[in-house]
Amino acid sequence: MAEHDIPRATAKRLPIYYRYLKLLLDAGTTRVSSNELSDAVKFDAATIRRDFSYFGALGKRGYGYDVKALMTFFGEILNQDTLASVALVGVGNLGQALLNFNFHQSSNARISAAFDINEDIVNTIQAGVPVYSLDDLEKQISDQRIDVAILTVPAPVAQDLANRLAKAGVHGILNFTPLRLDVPSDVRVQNVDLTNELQTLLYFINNFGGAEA
Amino acid sequence: MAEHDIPRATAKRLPIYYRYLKLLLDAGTTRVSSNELSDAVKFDAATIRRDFSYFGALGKRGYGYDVKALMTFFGEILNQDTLASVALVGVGNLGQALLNFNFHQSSNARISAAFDINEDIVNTIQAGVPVYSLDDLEKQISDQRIDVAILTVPAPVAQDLANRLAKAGVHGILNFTPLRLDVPSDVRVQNVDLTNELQTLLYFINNFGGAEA
DNA sequence: GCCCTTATGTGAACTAAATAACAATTGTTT
DNA sequence: AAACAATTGTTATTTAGTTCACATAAGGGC
Ligand SMILES: NC(=O)c1ccc[n+]([C@@H]2O[C@H](COP(=O)([O-])OP(=O)(O)OC[C@H]3O[C@@H](n4cnc5c(N)ncnc54)[C@H](O)[C@@H]3O)[C@@H](O)[C@H]2O)c1
Ligand SMILES: NC(=O)c1ccc[n+]([C@@H]2O[C@H](COP(=O)([O-])OP(=O)(O)OC[C@H]3O[C@@H](n4cnc5c(N)ncnc54)[C@H](O)[C@@H]3O)[C@@H](O)[C@H]2O)c1
Repeated sequence: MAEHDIPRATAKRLPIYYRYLKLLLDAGTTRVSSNELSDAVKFDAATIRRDFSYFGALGKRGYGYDVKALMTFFGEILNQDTLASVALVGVGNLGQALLNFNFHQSSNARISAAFDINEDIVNTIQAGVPVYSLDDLEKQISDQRIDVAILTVPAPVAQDLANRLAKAGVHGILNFTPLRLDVPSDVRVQNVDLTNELQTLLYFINNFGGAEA
Repeated sequence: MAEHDIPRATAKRLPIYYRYLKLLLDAGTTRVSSNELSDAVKFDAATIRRDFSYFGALGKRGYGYDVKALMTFFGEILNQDTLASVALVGVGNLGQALLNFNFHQSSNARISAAFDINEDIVNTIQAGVPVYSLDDLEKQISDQRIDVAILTVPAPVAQDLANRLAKAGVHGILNFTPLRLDVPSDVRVQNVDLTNELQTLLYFINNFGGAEA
């Protein structure tokens, strides 16, 4: 695995490249230039070329990139061949929306187990996914070899659940709660703070206006 | 308005500071140090002190910061006194979840109008918010002086709607679609790409593991 | 086969942000 | 009131990421 020393910022753009390449391929396009990509994904063309260059010389000078080859290449890097099982903890407003949206269609992940304390939904199937009692958390995570969890519970219980998830062997948490979680160093947290996104947008608009964030 | 030249990265942290200060105040805490803040919000203490310093000398050496004063100060910067009206375009899975979650409780914004093409919900009230026909988009945005929209529609119609929103006078779009929108330079787009967040998390876990993103 | 156009890959320059380190200043204790 | 402990505000340093600019190489036309 030679993909150490890839900048974090580059890694975050990989899925976006991949998604757009898939789109191009579906449309029958066979070649693409960094400038065309730039128009679509809105990163500077030089940034795109540099990103690609971390993985070697993937293009041809004067020609561009072969869509199919590039897509296949990134597909491997992003593990598109293996399907990751994900747990959803907290089947409320947001949890339901994520369940209904099938990540599977558009990515290499699917939510395979959900957890809640609400007796009305425990032991039901929601959007094709079984909702388990919280008591089964550790067992299901272990049995299903789940190593990523989506956390959509009320803030006051978020840290407790993060602790349990970490102990149960999860390696990543997509955290939708406003709380900044404490986790062991072998667990990666990705925060998605929707209220913050909206407030930041409002701040920029009120104080300046215009341009991308 | 002296708040030009505030780094983008700092601006994105302001709502997080504000939220935590409110929490402290509610708990009756009167003073706080950059180190205590650091524990809670998980940014380096030096980063926090630097962030604050852009706004002047807000603390006292050897003492820390006065919670109440600091909160009031940031409250003004974040326009907490005025309530921003926001439009929601696309009342599907995600749109419903955002409607049900009342931003108003936790921020200075509230969704005051929703739009969809689905006849089953047009002209109904969802979670206290009227759902209008798309035909009324321009009129409502103008009448209600809405300048931010949340976009939760299918990707294929996203650019069209962004065009209409921009023309109708909106200055900010919180974009949940995977599409990177083209907008006039006086419109700010904040992308929230949930599939990308999950895929990036998976990439990091598969290739390395551990630590915060 | 030669010339011309095109677009890559990358060294160098630039910009932004995070962190370290510490002198300056305040509150507190004795 | 002097000594001490704590914690800021900021200067300097380091790290990360973006963009420029161009020599280099490929393809396509003639
Ligand atoms: N919905 C949004 O648009 C939105 C926006 C910003 C932030 N958030 C954050 O996302 C989180 C979820 O929001 P929501 O609107 O879906 O909340 P919600 O109240 O609708 O859902 C929370 C769910 O968690 C379950 N739950 C409660 N305690 C639990 C426990 N100990 N273990 C397992 N499940 C438990 C509840 O039964 C409920 O189903 C919150 O932290 C919220 O602050 C949501
Ligand atoms: N739900 C998720 O968890 C999730 C995750 C990642 C990305 N997204 C993205 O968010 C967007 C919305 O997702 P969703 O799951 O809520 O989809 P959805 O299909 O449930 O909802 C889309 C809504 O938009 C409405 N709509 C369709 N065309 C419209 C038009 N021209 N004008 C106004 N409204 C229109 C539909 O009637 C529907 O109510 C999509 O772009 C999706 O890719 C969603």
